[in-house]
Amino acid sequence: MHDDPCPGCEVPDLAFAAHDHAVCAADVMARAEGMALTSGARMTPVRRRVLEILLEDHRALGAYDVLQRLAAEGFGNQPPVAYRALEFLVDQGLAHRIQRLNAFAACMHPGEVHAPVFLICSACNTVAEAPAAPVRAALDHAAQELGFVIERASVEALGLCPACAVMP
Amino acid sequence: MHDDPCPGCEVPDLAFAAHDHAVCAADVMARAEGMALTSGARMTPVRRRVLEILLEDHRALGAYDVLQRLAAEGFGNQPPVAYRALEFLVDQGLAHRIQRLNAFAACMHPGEVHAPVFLICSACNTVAEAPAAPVRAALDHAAQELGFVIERASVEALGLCPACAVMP
DNA sequence: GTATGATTGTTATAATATAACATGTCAAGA
DNA sequence: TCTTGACATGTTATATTATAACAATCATAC
Repeated sequence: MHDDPCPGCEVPDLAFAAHDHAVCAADVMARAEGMALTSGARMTPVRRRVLEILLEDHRALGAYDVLQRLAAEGFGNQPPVAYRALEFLVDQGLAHRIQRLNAFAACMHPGEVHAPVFLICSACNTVAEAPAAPVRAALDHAAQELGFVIERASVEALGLCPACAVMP
Repeated sequence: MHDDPCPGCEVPDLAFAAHDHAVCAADVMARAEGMALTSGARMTPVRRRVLEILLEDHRALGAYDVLQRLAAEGFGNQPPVAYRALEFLVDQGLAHRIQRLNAFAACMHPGEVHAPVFLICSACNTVAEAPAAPVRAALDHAAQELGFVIERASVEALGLCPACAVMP
């Protein structure tokens, strides 16, 4: 998919593994800035800040959680402020919407074509983006059998991450 | 999975295919009543009526759509009336929640163990329950690689059904 | 430097969902 | 039969999530 290795690709279970998260977050951030330069999308202060907030850990945040943070930092404190920034990030492929949670998580594979599968730990709320090619292939195949053309798919699994599974 | 063939199994693309929907709906309804007898779950008038409403066609309805119908028929007209009946049906495996749509659809395979994949037509809003075993297998495999234990998964694809794909 | 479009801020409201409690129903055991 | 307890329904109120519409501001291209 890409030459430049990203944290998400080198360590598929990134969210569940011990790792230097500062590096992880900085790497994603740098990629995002790069993408913005390339595509002409404008990475404004609010948008940058929202991505930083999402990158604080491997969890999904609701729009109102993000809004609260923004408001505390002097940005606008009305819902559209958060929703618009989040929408921008999702459109740019820098964040994902987690349907099950009505929440948003930073994308760990920014700039890559990827059909994400989300693994959501119901104990610690960690959200991991798992390698999904085979899942997507199976899904495409199932759809094709019925003559259905997939535009967008969301695959989300709720369960226990390795850490929480051993000590629930 | 079961001996008694159900419409959903005989015709996997049921929702997209021309079929005698009255028979289809009646069959699901009969199964639901049977399940209720077996399990001791109480199929009360509101619950029965909600299932009937969901079975009117292969679409997902929002809780407030259902509520409006119920209210017009003399049932309570407050949100919990609809939400509770829908929750009951989901718990009994007689309906599914479609996360992407914040809506509910009747289950076309009541009483069967099945990990559903939903194909949602963005043009006509038809929702089909596709055969999903291979998708689920791929998903389980991906999760297992990361040591993640799946409790519940939702797989939803948005796109064009065969009819709408030819004439969009 | 100004026109233009994108971005942000704000007000207001829509749409979705649940908590909490009162009332009613029904069936099993005293 | 009575009563008791669990379940179901109805209602009030409110929480949570999301968007429409418009004004003000900012950045860039001309």
